Amino acid sequence: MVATLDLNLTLFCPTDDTPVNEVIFNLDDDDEDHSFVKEADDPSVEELSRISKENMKLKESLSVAWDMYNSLNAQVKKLMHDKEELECSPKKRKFEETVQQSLWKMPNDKLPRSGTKIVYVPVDPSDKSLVVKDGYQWRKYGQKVTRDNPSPRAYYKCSFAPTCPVKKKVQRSMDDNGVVMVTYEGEHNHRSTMQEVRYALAHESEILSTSERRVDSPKLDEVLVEQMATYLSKDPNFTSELAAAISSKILEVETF
DNA sequence: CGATTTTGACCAGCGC
DNA sequence: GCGCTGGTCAAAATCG
Repeated sequence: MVATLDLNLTLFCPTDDTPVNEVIFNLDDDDEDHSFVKEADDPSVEELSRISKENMKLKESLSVAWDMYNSLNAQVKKLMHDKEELECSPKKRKFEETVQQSLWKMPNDKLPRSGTKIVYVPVDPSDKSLVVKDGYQWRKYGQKVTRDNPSPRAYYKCSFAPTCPVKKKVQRSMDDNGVVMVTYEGEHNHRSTMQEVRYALAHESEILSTSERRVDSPKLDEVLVEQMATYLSKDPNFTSELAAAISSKILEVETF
């Protein structure tokens, strides 16, 4: 599964005054005089030794980076799994039933327009912010206290506006302080961050199964890394732990 | 310094 | 026309 890179080949760069053919010949030919290798005071030998050590360090760094990538990959998959479980939870079903019931009782003229979706989301009652994590990025453009509810209503536009016309309103439920009512208007014309990550992960195995992975689809790696970075960098714990992990690994490599 | 949030002002629709 | 209400704008403040 690990994409191997032969760093020995790519990093070995002879100096301008050393013909390439000569260097390769001296390294490969066992029958000939090994003076090129044996001469300890030859600057080329020192250069080779230095590059070799550098090569080892780079391999180590690559290994560490790959381990971290796998670890992050596992965390993202776990989050996906948890989210799907939450979506199927009895609590969520109860909210959806409540919504259905309230819509059923609602007069026809007050029913939401087509393209409008109402979602009830459980939140921490002590948390006064009206932030609902739904996988999209939003820009708040207003807040009002409405007549029928003492809790303020927050107005958001999709961050991709005006390209994406979607708006949402977020207001704490009058009946249950642990629930916010989110009203979405319109349809997104782009993927959410979570959908981007899910897409990349769903196609990752196909790509990884081919030996020409990096040649065939370099863009997929870019999308995966970019989306994972965007998604995970939102978590302050993740960024601090990542920084700590990288710094400790760098120290390990330096003492190698 | 750019992006985002806050918040008072403003506007449109509706009922009286 | 006037007042009420929900929705939006935009300048100032705040954040990273």
